[in-house]
Amino acid sequence: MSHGTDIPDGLTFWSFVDYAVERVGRAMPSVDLDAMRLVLTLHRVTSMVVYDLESSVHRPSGWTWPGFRVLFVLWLAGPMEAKTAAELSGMSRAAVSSLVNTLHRDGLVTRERADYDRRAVRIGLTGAGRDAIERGFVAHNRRESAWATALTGEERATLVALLGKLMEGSSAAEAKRRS
Amino acid sequence: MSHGTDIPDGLTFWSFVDYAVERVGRAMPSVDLDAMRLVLTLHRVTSMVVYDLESSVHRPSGWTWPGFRVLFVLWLAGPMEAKTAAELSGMSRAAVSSLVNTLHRDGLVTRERADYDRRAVRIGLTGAGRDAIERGFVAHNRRESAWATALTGEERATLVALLGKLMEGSSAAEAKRRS
DNA sequence: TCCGATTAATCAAAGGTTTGATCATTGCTC
DNA sequence: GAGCAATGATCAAACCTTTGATTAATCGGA
Repeated sequence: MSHGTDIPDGLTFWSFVDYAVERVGRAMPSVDLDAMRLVLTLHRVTSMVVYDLESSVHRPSGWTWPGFRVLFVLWLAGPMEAKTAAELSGMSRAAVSSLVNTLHRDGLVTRERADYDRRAVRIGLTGAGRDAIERGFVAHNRRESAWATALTGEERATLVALLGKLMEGSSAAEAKRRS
Repeated sequence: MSHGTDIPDGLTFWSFVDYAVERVGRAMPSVDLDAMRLVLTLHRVTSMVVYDLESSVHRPSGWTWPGFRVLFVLWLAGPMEAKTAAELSGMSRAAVSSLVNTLHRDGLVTRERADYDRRAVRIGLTGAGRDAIERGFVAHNRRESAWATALTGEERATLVALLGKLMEGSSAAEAKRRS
């Protein structure tokens, strides 16, 4: 690392968080360093967990992480309008529309116009889709459980509660949702 | 909601978490419900925070969230090889390569072959890029600070510590990284 | 010094996401 | 009943991400 890069030795994806907070703290006095560390940490940890789940469970199962999210919602809440799937999975209608193209092509979901409203498209799992998501969810849960063992039961509950508190704040209320 | 959708009344993106845990808990006895709730919560909160930051700050600034992440790394750690930017921002080399196409086109980053290793591409901020990221970061921090006010100082520290503990577990050690 | 293994960036193909637009349908007011 | 506003799904364009492949360059052991 001596020639060319000028990056502090040993700086990695994870250690960059401390480095970033320290660098900004030195250069900009009015920055909220706690908030900065919180968002950097939150995003980086989540990103890592999701990449792990997607690469070790979901892609081998034949779908992507976003695909899993839609299948999961349909599995638990049953056939529904596409706009509802979008809401429950936290995606836009356009994203669901595109995703369902793939899932439908792969025989995992059904898609049809509603008879009570000609605008609405209803989607649901096929038999194959249900079988696949059940197996996929078991593998997914096994892996997420492995992640969760890094924390005690009480720590898990605390973490969930704190994240929930973030969702109860005014910023969450102001945050726009996808259309 | 009476015709056709059969979804429990009032189910939303956020309330779906409790619903999902309850549904799976009833149907599959061997599932780790705590882990399930943890990952669902983690991903949904993070997703919401990031979408808010991207739509309210970053896109109006002329770049995307991933673009911001690369600009941020270059800003704090200076010019570097593309592979280093990939590591520090948690992306693959291919993703950085593609992203830098856009940022370079927009005059925010420089890109050149290293003279000490003909394989390596070095990237750095342009003057315009540095000006832009400084303003962008201020707006970003203001917004992330707004999010963080939902928690007390101690809660923030606890949250960061617990997330950090997730990163110290064996699953994180086993998790593959992007190439 | 030579050569096979490794490395770095980019490519291609496939998939996913966003925004605003579009088109058809529905809802609601007058 | 008519007409405008709102709604839902999809489209188009732009951007981003992944994987494996490719090409060129570098490394390291014999």
